[in-house]
Amino acid sequence: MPPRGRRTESLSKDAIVAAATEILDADGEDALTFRALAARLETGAGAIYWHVANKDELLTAAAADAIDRTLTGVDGIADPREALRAIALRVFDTVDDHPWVATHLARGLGQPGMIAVLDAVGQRVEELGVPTDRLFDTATAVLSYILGGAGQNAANARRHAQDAQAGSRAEALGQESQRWAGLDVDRYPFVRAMADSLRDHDDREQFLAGVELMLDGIGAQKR
Amino acid sequence: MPPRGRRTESLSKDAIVAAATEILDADGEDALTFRALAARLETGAGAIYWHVANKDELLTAAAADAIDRTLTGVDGIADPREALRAIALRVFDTVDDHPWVATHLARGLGQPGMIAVLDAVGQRVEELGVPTDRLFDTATAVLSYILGGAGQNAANARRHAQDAQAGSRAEALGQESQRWAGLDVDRYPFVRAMADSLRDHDDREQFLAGVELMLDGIGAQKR
DNA sequence: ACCTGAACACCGTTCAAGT
DNA sequence: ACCTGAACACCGTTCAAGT
Repeated sequence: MPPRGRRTESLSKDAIVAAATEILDADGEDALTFRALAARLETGAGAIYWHVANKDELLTAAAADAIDRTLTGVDGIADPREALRAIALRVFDTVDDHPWVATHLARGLGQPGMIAVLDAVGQRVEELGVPTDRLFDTATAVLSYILGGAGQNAANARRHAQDAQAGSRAEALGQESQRWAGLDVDRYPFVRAMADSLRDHDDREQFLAGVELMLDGIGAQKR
Repeated sequence: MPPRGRRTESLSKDAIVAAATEILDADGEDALTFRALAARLETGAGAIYWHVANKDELLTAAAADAIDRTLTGVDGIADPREALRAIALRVFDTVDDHPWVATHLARGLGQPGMIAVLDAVGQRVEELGVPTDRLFDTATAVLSYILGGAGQNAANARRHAQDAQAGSRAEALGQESQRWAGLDVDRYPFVRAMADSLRDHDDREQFLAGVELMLDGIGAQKR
């Protein structure tokens, strides 16, 4: 056993980001503090600042890693429609598994790694035959939907996890469905009518239905 | 002049939320602290806790008010397509004017006020003739796009405002455009090719183009 | 019932001091 | 060059004490 004092293994930005990701995945965004991170890395809180400028850089780097991992493999899919579905689902699942990533997806193209997502989406949109002068608008619209849909799902999942203290996710959904069914029919006729749909829906399928809607829109605009 | 001591006008949740909104609009999300809020209200920090449970409730209430204001007037538009464009633009402009609202839009249907947005969107989607079994998926997809697009725009605006320290928004956009033009053509061919489009694009028009894409998708799915 | 303001338990960040 | 850990300037929140 080494004597108390200097660390034996040296710190690195990669090791710090990896440890931060573990904390974020295990205990959520609030649990990531420099003190907790330092404890896990068996170092002092100030040591981390030698490798990362501040907490924002740390979170940005952790999210960028997660986003980079998201896209691996999708370039092997030949059909552009299939590829777009796959890209969308990858982002969706990444956010579902790591809700803390959603915060950084909301930063849009300012978030490192997001350029790669836009490029992947844009290439497939181009392959679908969208005219050059509509490529940018179309690709960013698809990206906006993907990020919005993934973010909404993560928010709903977080909320249902909170609501259902001891119960299951299905129970929380059932409770919200009942709340919808009890809404004023004059003020919220649509949402009220959707109470059953809410109870029975599947988040992934619903998200994919939106992707399909955009693909159909792209197809319609070609005519 | 009243003697130093007890406040003359009594506090209320509404007054607190209004003051919080002023701080948020004037100086951003980080500027809202209970101490700053108490100073503006000429009271003690602890007094606020008599009226709101905590900071989250305060921010949620402020965002809910902003969202409620967003929808006033859109129910007077008869044509469902026009109404959907108007709803989308209202949300977009609200987030553009009050970037701090974006954080709470990301909470989705858990955010008070959001049910009203979903209902407004859903009613118009229904009027477009979408079949009953696709109403829920379609309405939530449109909502996801609206929230995603508005959020992305707010993030980009925030970033460009930061980047362009003394310069204009157009300068910041030009700089980012040059960065895109300098990207590796093998790794990011699409984004690189979009450099000019980025420089010349208009955020609102781009957002609306996405709304149109969804409307066209809805039209295509009816067949 | 409502407000005051000091106190508490935390945080991100800095920095003199070490090796 | 890299790390330590105490210190600083803040926060959100609580609560005994006032009116």
